[in-house]
Amino acid sequence: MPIDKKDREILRILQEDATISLNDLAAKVNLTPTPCWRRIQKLQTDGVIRKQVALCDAGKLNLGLTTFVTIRTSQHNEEWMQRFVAGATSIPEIVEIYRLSGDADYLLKIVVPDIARYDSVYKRLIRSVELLDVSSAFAMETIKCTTALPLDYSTSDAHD
Amino acid sequence: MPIDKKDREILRILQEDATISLNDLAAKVNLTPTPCWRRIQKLQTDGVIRKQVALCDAGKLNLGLTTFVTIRTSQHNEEWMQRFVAGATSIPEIVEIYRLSGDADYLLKIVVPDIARYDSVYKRLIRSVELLDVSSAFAMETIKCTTALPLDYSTSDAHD
DNA sequence: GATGAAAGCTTTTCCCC
DNA sequence: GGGGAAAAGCTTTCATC
Repeated sequence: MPIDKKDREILRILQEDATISLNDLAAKVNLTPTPCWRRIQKLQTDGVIRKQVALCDAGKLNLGLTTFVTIRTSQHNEEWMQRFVAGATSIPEIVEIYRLSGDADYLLKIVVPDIARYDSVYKRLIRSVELLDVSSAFAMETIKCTTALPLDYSTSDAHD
Repeated sequence: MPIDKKDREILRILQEDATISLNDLAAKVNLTPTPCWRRIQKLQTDGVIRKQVALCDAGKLNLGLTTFVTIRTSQHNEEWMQRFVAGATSIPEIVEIYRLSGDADYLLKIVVPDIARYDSVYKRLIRSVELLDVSSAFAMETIKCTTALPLDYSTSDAHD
């Protein structure tokens, strides 16, 4: 599934606004609706476009506190990891979980209304699995937060 | 802009899949298309729904490396901050930037193909502004990553 | 591959409850 | 605030180049 320049133009637009009509999108990338539609279709079946979603405003949903939590474990075994993953993924306030290189083992992004609700998530989490070290930092300000990935590395050939 | 139970059901669905037809969505929340459409419209004009976007697969776009970078500064002044924000936000590989409480001043999420490209982003960043301490951790595995916010705190009244 | 036009849907409006 | 039906607009297909 090579991605050419036109595909990238399409993705660049759809990553910012997926409500655009096929006609307008086609016009923007200098195509007629049909080939533009076929390209989008292919990007979807290839899984380049994973899904199309509505993004909500956290503040307006009473979710003013974003917290980043780093976790260390002493138990580096499969059983612990499975329990941790099962426990943490099932908590809806935990929106992101990464296993890291370096000092910390895991990084969590947690979205809640306030510190009291953060503490309730923390308690739910430590109930499901033993943690050696938990360290949290609160986001004072969100300076940038985009779901649009940089597309300059999705090369096919130089003459796109 | 109070959000009732029906609004939340609508949001829950649209946060997962915004391609659903109005007919199907209305049926799922036990409404007819018209009132359902009016609710979505209101959620949009109120800014509860910020935008509708296509989410791409980072791996398929040659973006296999997600890095978290914490930054400390010695210069706590407006001028530094403005230069940092301007410099960092303009780099497309930096997809998220937060100002933090605690030890680190800023947290960055960076998406690139590999460590070499991470280093190039790092160099671009330190060219724009002086940093006291930069510490990076690479994501070995993405265990969870959702744009769907938890909706249980967007209360209006108890009898929704 | 691209195009233009027709068919089949969906969204949007309007009026009524 | 919800519902039904018509109008407008969009997406999807098809035949053609």
